[in-house]
Amino acid sequence: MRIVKSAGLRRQELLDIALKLFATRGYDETSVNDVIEAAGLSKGAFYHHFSSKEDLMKALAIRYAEDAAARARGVLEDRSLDCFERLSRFLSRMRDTKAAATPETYAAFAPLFNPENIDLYERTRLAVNEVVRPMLVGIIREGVAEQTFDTPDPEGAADVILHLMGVTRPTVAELYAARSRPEIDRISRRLLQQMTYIGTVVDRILGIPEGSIGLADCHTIDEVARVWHASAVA
Amino acid sequence: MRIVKSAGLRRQELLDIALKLFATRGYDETSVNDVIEAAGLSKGAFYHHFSSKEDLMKALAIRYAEDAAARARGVLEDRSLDCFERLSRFLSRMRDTKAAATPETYAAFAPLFNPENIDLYERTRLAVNEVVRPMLVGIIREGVAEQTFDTPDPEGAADVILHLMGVTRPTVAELYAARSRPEIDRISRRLLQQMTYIGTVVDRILGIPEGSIGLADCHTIDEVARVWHASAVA
DNA sequence: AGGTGCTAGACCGACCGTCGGTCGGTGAAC
DNA sequence: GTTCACCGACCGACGGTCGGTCTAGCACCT
Repeated sequence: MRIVKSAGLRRQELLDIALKLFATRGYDETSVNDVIEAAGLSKGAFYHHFSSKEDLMKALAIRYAEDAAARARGVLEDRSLDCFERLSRFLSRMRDTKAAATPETYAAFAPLFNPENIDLYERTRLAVNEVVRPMLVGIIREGVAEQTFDTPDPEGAADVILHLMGVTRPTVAELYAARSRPEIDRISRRLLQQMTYIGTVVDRILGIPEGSIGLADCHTIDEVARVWHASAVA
Repeated sequence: MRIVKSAGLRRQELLDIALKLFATRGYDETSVNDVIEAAGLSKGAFYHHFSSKEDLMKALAIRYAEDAAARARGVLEDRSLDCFERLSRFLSRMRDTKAAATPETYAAFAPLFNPENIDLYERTRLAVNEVVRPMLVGIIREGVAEQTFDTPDPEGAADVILHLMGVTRPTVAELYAARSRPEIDRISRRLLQQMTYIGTVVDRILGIPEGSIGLADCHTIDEVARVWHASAVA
């Protein structure tokens, strides 16, 4: 039985399937045969749409990155907000956890936090940063100019801040791996604490009053814990 | 022709060879056959010493980590120094660049900065942090107690500082890839700037006067550039 | 409007070389 | 003579290739 679909549609299908498989088994442990079996497609069809297995991963990373960049863009270019407000909103959109605060995105972002997929994570991070770094540098420069921020090296500050977003990764990974209710609660509390602290680090990096940047709030974390618990049970 | 050596010696030989191959081609692109060919050994001999290819990489990561942990330990446990001095020396020993400031270690650490070996890098980082984090937390706690440092979350600060060590990785990787004299000079200058800035970030994180922590000095960087240039030519 | 011929490209699956890994056996050293 | 470093033929699975097939849709003719 042969089902023909448009190239774009089939590509997305294959990406969705790869997403799920990479989330559970990881990139290395997922064979091309696994993917095409799940898709009900032939080897030839797969290599008609992707030039290699690695090309499949790259495409996934690009899809992630475009999503993340889109989330960031709107806020960063809103000239009606002062640079402090823009930075604050920007950071709350960028953080990894936010992405997985709804059931749909929970499943979609899982592979990024599977420790076996550092490669995919790193590729995504690089692609995101390429788009987002110039915007962030712009905000910080503006903030320094209008004396809201105080830092000797806006570009360095941007690099460090973007890098800091990765501090919580191991904790988020633990959260994905957690299965029982108390475990999820414990880890999500630790995550909240980490994110709070990272907020104050950003405050100090930019020389603004402590407590200005709120990366986390109890409500969001509880929401995340709730969604993830639901997913864990299912 | 059959050459018999002690297990320990042969293991180290295989690790050294893997080091070189991973540095140039990366883990995935290096086959077990490549390793045993370079070692002049059989497949069976390899699997007599390592249970899998991944086991080989783990062993490499552990060797790296033990080296790094040993470098850190002496300083951190020296009770004759105040916690500020200990932190300062600790950071200067931990940083990636320092490791490669001599010709021998240059070659030994190269694979860690090959972008294709993030997996190896990450494993090493985790292993190092497991040993080093408690020490760093101890110093920071002490510093807070004697009011040298000011931070609301010593553990969080330790995590962030350890994580910050990775900011320079892409630049170091570029440096390894560079081949011409002017290119090496340009990149090493950028590296110096990055490291200087990271020093001031640590200052702010710990609430100490700006300029207290010197991660980089011109002399070291010049030395690194010199060594690396010599290696690049060879 | 309804056939007809043709082409682009989505899809097929047998096949290939290489890989990581196994295993029964060999020989050197103590 | 026991131990253990070492050998190398062998295995199944993998990523990737290739010649070929099928079909949707378009141009063209009646």
